[in-house]
Amino acid sequence: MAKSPATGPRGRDKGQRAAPELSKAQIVETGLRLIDEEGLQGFSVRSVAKALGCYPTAIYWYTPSRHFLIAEIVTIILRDVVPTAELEWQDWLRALLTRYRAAIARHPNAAPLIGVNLVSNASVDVDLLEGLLTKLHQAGFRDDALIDAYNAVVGAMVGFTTQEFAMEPPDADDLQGYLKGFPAGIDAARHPMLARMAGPMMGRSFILRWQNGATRPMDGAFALYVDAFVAGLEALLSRADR
Amino acid sequence: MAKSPATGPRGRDKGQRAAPELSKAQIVETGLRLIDEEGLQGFSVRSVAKALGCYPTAIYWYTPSRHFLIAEIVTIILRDVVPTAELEWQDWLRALLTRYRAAIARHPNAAPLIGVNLVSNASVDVDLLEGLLTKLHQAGFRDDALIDAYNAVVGAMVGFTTQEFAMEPPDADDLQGYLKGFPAGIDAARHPMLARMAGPMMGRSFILRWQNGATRPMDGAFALYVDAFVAGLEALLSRADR
DNA sequence: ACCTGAACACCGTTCAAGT
DNA sequence: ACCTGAACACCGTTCAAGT
Repeated sequence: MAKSPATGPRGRDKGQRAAPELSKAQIVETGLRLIDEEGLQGFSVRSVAKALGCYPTAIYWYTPSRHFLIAEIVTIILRDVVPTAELEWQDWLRALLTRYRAAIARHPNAAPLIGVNLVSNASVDVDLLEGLLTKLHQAGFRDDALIDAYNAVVGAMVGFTTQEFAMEPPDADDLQGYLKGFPAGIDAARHPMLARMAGPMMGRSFILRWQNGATRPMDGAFALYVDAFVAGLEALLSRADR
Repeated sequence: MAKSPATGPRGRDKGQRAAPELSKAQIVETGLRLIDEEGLQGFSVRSVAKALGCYPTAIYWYTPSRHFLIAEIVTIILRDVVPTAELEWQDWLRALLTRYRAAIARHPNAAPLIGVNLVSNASVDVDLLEGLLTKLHQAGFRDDALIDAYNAVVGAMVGFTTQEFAMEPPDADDLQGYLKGFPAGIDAARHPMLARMAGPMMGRSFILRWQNGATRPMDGAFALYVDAFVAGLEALLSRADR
């Protein structure tokens, strides 16, 4: 008489159907787990199906395409980036960029999915939009300038971190070997500044690194970046006041 | 007796070999052309081979992997982004970011290749490194702060533009349809700011767009972004002075 | 409603063989 | 030295069929 616990929400006393073996949530979670554990190249519709013990085509009953599956995964990753509303706009912006970076740092292999695809750019989080627009309005931006400021902030938020967590090449050792020999080949007469800095920069700077932010975080650069951007917005606003 | 014009540099008077049919430059140019004309998904080792009328495996005589081929393509795209040295550091930085964006705008489909891959991040352009370090040194950054500033600038340079030219989904029409209905669904009581701004923002803002910068450039946002970033660096430097 | 199963048109890359 | 040719282990997605 009593429904078996395995029976799904559509289970009836008579004419019962078996509960679905799969669910959308399970598929999305499995996808994210594969990205975390195996890297981006370990994630595919087929590998998700394999991990769930079903045919690849079964996935398509729950999601219309690879793109949409990725969008769902991104939504989970960016679930809690919106700061509390009581912060001053400068602190709120700093918190937003920092929380976004922290979210990516928890799932570094997923970073390329967000910066690069229009859709998963941030699967329309209304609270993020409302919060950001409100704070920028409080700061003093209006009309077209408000839209520009919104775009500048989103660009700043996603841009740096996407870079920091860029994909390492499959043959990272070769790259390391090449870069380690790089400083010795610099012509100090033609490139004096580079000759002096290449050593200390090696391994912890854009262009001159072979690992990404997952193993070599760029905390100092990020802090400077955020401080500069927010201070710059303040400067522009105070200029416009006059 | 005379060498035929088709004979390559290794051609000898005796024991001649036929000139190679392919060349690295030709392969790289073909790859870039395919990206420009067909989009990123029209570019593959196999499609390059097809366009050149050879077997896919012939490509591997000239380049060790897909990754390296992409790095070569990126090098061509970013050939001329370094501004002239006589500019003041603020103008030099603005010119750098603007020239980078212009270079991507000429090959918008290639944008995701740069922001996302560690290697092709900018295939070690020594003049870019030297120029940037010199200007930041002139600005007043030293030691670790110089490295941080370098990374902040590269992050700012690549980050915004990568976003602006993010990949449109294959089913952009669906996205457009979804987003056009989005403003009507906003609860104005809970999200008043968004309710007011969603209309004017639609189609020309991150998250709320279905086309990228190739068709809908974000000039105003980019200008604000660059001005804020440079003004922010100035502000940080003058604070540190005291 | 939910999943199996076969099939299509692709990938990047390796390895042996030709000339 | 330079390229052909076959092969391997993958992709995302469609479509028909089962239960």
